[in-house]
Amino acid sequence: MAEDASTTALTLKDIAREAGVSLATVDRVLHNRPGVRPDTVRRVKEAIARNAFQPHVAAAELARGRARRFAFVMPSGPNPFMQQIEAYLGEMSGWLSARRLSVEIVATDVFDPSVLAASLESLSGDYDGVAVVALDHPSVRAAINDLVEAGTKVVTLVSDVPSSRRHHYVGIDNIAAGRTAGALVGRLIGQRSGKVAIVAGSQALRDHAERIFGFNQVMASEFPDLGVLPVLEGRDEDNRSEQLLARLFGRHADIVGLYNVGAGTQGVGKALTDKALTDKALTDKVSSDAGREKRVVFVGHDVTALTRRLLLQGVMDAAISQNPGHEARAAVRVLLALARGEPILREQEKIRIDIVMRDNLP
Amino acid sequence: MAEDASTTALTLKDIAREAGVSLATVDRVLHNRPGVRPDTVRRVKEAIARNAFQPHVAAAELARGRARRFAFVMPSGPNPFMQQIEAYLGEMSGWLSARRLSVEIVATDVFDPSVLAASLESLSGDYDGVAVVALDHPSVRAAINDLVEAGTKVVTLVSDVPSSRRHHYVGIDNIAAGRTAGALVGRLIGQRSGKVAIVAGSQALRDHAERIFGFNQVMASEFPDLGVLPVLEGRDEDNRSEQLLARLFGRHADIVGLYNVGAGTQGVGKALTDKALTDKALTDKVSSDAGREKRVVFVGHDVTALTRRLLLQGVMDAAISQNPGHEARAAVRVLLALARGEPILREQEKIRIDIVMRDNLP
DNA sequence: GCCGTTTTGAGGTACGCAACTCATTTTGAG
DNA sequence: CTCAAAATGAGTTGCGTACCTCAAAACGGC
Repeated sequence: MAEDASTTALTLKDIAREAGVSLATVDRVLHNRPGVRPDTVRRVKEAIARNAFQPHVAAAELARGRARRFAFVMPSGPNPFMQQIEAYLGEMSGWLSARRLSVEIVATDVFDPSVLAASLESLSGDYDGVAVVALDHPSVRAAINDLVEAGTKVVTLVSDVPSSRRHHYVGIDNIAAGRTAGALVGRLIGQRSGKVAIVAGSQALRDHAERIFGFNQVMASEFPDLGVLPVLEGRDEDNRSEQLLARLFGRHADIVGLYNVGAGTQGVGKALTDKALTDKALTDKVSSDAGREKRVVFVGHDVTALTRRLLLQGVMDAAISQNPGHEARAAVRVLLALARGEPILREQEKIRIDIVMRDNLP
Repeated sequence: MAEDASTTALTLKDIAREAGVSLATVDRVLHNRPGVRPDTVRRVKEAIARNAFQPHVAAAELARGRARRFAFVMPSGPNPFMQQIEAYLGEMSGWLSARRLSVEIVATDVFDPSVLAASLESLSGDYDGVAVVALDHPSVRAAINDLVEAGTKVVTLVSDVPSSRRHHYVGIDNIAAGRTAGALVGRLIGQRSGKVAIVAGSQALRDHAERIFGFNQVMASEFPDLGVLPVLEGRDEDNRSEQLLARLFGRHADIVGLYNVGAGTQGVGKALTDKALTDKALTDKVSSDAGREKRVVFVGHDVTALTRRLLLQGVMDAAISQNPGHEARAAVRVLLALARGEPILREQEKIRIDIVMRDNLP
């Protein structure tokens, strides 16, 4: 209400006048170009701060001329979650080209540290920004630091390398995700007692290890009566996960909960369905709702076509999800903001841990 | 990989050449200006489509000159959720001014249809876009349609007027939100049996009615053993909600679940805490975990300072939440995209129904 | 006070488009 | 065929910044 609509936004010229210098000097200060006395730098910066001056983004972008190039270094394998991220990047193409931005996908074996590091090194100089699904390994860390050193903006995606000098991490807190999974499994089991199984890809993967850690934390502190069985390593493969689980169900008749940490969901689902059928055949004549009583609470990760179906069928109870579309867009926006020297809207770019059940399927 | 990095992005000049017309004609077509033969329009549009031409956003914005003005019509009362939206708009000020956008808050009694309608009418002509927390009423609908008619872009925020000609709705599907609440209450109750209470502000409010509808849907179809008690109308006031609930607890000893549809959370929490104390005092000598057995599953809406505390204390089990920051930013982005004639990233602007429990508190 | 270096000023060009003017060509009705 | 109206071409200006050049001024060491 108190705004004066007649005032036109300030321009660099106004700042130059305010600071008592020429446009060229303001320009030098703004872009950290050499050849300005410290005292003059201070005066200019003060004038900018005093007036809360913001360069006109559109004008800056236009004057800049050349387009910005970003690279997304992604796993080469057929990971559905990563494919979703790529698909969402594709959906942005109109948005990107209207801003003269280019995003290129670089497929790499991100699980081999030396290959990944080499891939990263090879990008140096060609790109304004790089988003990478990173393995946490010394050589990868070094490659990231080299990129940063060369002036490239770097964000880690989905999986972080906290000890590197990357500018930003776009992804979730995996310990909290594991805790959330634990709380859900425990709460959904309710008053029943029994054992809880965990299937993971590998405990050597940082994100999986963190999720298991968080899960166990909650189980130990809040559901001490539920025994947690040793982690099965399914290597994110369907067949292997299914077989390991089937064997486990054979040994333990009192499993009431299951946490699938990574992929291999198809196999896990199959093992569960088989078990349900067996249990039903065995107890059908005794009690009508024995099937419900013996039902295993199943919590996993990510909303894919498969987990969506399992949720709708009632085989799966909840999926802990990080929104792949949000991650794709946040990574692009963060790289752009970094390249432009704009502040990052932390609240906007933060990836939340979504709990997805049948009724709030996106 | 197949991209040719050497190709420079197309400009209007290229399109003009392609279509065999002059720049002026392309400009006329692009801005729906009169004086172009239908056949020529077609040729130009084809050339644009054929080359997937995107006008350079920055150039367009710069050339445009005048800043865009948006108005946010918000409730004047002390609603914490609305205050959060306003706060997040405030956080965007840097982002906004760098784009030469202005956002003004217009406080109004949105619960009085005629006052709201008058407020909307008064904005006509002054703004490029309007976001409004709208009551669904014929006169409001008419006011919205008038704005749209006058060329103003209109989005409804949090609460929709689906029968109006508003360009977009930024908010959640309240029926689905109610369903989610129902599924949570039912699942978290587990094997226990008993009754479920509902506290709402008023069943005359569209969003509350929709939530209750969704909640009852799920309870009836999936948890038929849980009896749902008649809705208490607390008018979103703490005292009233507390008293109504306390009386209800007195009449029904077997309440195992509670759904708070709107505000008044403080009162609901107090009623629950009092009940827990009473129950504990009565049964302490009999059984040590009777308190847990009698515990009421409590699900409500929105993450505020209060619900956050209740979740951490374990009084509240889950909050169904719509992210106010996301809503604020989405409304601005949608208005901007509409004003620029850009496509809207539906996936990005869709507001999701968040399930917030203690371990994934944002 | 001299000279070389550093700092600063002044000015220009370009970016792609919006918005406008005015002249010219094309069109269709009579 | 004529003439007014409609359609189109050609051109200009300006938006606010980046980036560049060249000259002028201020500076510091001796």
